[in-house]
Amino acid sequence: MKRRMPRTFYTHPTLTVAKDLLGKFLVRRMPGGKVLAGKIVETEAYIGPQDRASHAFGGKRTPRNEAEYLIGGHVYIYLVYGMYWQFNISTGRQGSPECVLIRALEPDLNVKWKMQNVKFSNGPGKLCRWMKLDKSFYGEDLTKSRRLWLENRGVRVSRAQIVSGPRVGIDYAGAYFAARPWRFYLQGNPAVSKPH
DNA sequence: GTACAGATTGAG
DNA sequence: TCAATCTGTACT
Repeated sequence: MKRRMPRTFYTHPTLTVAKDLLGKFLVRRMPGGKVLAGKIVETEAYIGPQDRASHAFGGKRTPRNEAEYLIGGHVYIYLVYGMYWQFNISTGRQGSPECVLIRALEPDLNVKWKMQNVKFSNGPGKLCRWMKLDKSFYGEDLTKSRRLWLENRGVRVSRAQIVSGPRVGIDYAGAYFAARPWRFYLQGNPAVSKPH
C-alpha cells in the first residue's frame, strides 16, 4: 500500500488541506538513519494575499517567503523571534502563496514514551527542534524527499473531532483576521499546544 | 547603514 | 509577565 501523500493531497483549498492534515503522519529520517514520526494534531491555515496575517499579504513576495508560492507539498520554513523555526507546507497551485503551519505533533511511540516525549513536539518551534528541521529544508518537495514526508497510516478523523478557533500570535493582523477560525486541532489531544 | 518587530518558549 | 535572540525587511 502506497502511503506517502501525493501532490493532489496538497493542491486542494488551503482550509481543506489544513483539516485533512490532522491525523496524517509527518515522518523524518534523521541524519543517522533513525526515523522519527508524529501524528499531526494541530494546524493553522494562511490563505494568501487577502489574509492580513499571511507573509504574502497584499501579494508580498521576497526571498524569505518565496516557498509559499510553490505548488502544494513544498516546505516553507522560517525563523521567528531569532530562535524558533516554523514548519509550513505550501498548498494550492503554483504561484498561489498559501500554506499550512504545523503547530503540534503526537509522537509515534508506545504510550509510556509518548507521554514523556509529547513536550518536545507540542508547539511549532518545539517540533522543529525535535525533528531537527531548519533552513536546509526550505523548498523541499514532500512528495519526493527521502528525509521528510507525510504518510496516511489509516487514522480516521471525523469532523466531530476537529475543533477550530482563532490562530495564535497574530493579533497584529487586525480584529477581523485575528478572529478567523483557521486554527484546527484534534479535540482533547494531549499534544495540542498550550494556548487554547 | 541602521532600526525594528516577530505565525514562540520557558522561566519567574 | 517578560527576556532571549537574530534576521529579513523597510527606511534613512
